[in-house]
Amino acid sequence: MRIERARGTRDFLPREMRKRRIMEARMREIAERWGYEEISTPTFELAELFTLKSGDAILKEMYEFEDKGGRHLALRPELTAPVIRMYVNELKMASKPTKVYYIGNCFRYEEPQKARYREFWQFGAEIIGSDSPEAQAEIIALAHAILQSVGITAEVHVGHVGLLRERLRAAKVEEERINTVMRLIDKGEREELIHFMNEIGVEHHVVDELLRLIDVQGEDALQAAQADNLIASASPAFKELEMLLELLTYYNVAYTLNLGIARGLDYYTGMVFEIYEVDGSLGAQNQICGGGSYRLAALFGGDDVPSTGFAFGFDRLAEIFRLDEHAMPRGDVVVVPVRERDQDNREVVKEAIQVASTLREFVRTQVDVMNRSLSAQLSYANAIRASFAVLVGKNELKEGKVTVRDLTTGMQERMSLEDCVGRIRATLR
RNA sequence: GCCGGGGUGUGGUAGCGGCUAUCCCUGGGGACUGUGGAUCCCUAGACCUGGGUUCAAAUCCCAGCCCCGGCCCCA
Repeated sequence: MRIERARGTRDFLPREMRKRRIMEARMREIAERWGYEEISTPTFELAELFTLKSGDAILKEMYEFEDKGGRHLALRPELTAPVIRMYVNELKMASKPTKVYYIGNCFRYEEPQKARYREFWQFGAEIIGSDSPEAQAEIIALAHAILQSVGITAEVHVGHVGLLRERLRAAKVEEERINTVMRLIDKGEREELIHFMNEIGVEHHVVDELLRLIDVQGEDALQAAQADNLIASASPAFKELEMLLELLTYYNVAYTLNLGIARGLDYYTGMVFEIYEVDGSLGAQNQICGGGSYRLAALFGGDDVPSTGFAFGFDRLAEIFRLDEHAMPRGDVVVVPVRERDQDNREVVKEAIQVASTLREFVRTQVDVMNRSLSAQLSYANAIRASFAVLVGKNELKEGKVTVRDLTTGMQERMSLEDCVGRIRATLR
């Protein structure tokens, strides 16, 4: 009976895995160079960690279960909450800012479709301890640099929920209702938004201003909006955003100001940003990164530390990323024991294993495990695009040498093992 | 949860009521008892699952599962 893969999960074949590892290495490298350190949290957590943050409604989209001890657990649907939980539990005393990055698999019970799976990977980074414009700019710039490292061009959209919340507060809208408004903005439900605000008695000119505010987009839009009296110049959120945008130019990050980004979650407090893939290869799922400034730690019993961070949808990046396989050099060496038919080949096999061990100290090396003929072994070496075949047979044993065959040129030569090592080293360098 | 399009060897496919299910690629072996890529031969390997219609189903019908895409959602 054939067992199918669970719905929404994927197998990664060697080729795909190689690609993902290369991407991962490049992304890690950038994060490390920016002074971020890797952390890792458990694959499952107490379900409460996630419901606390986003309400019971998310239970239906989580893989949740009870363990044998009666604990209510869930496979993590995202990584920000666990990271902040870890900070509150173990890292409180670390010097600020605490800069971390992570990559891990997450699980959501949703309908699979293009670039959307039930098990997926996120790569993220957080600055815990700051939500200053400097921290915000750094986080956006880091995300930008990471994208560059994997050769992906995308659009960075920067918004600021503080600005919108401020405007609503000034109009005496209750906090709870502000959250609802933010969610509607995030969804882009313009009609409903207007309807809702009218219903709760928001004055018409405020509704109008807010609508114009969320339409603010583009380079000089912030100044224009201010000149238009949509934003009070004394507004702290405005000052913060202005500063952030200036810092982004120092980082040479091209961005689009988009105050319509609201990131429906209640805990975002200031800057929010999203990055979209632009050439449409991801279909409906073109958002590849999201982040912003938030306050979560207090929710998990820690101090009210401000944080700024982002998370990439790693699989979506992998979908876009094209690895040039031809640019990858041949590399392997295949050691070929030349067995004689109907004879004791132990000495030959022994020598082949020892030669392989020597070569493995510096190059990827394989030895036949199929008891194949010389011809079949060379055929295999060719199939895996190996660079060299090192032949070991009774003739070589007699002379204390090996035969090195360059599979690219077809030239071969008998030489000592030391010379063989030297030759392969020189060629593969 | 909803809507549409699909599931034939490892991958890609042909067949769309009737012969032993086609071809390419792939895996293993051989022609070639110490030399790869070419050629040829042998061999392995498939009609998603279950029901129905029919003398006869890969083919038509229904349901489920899975895949692809979209809606919703995306904490």
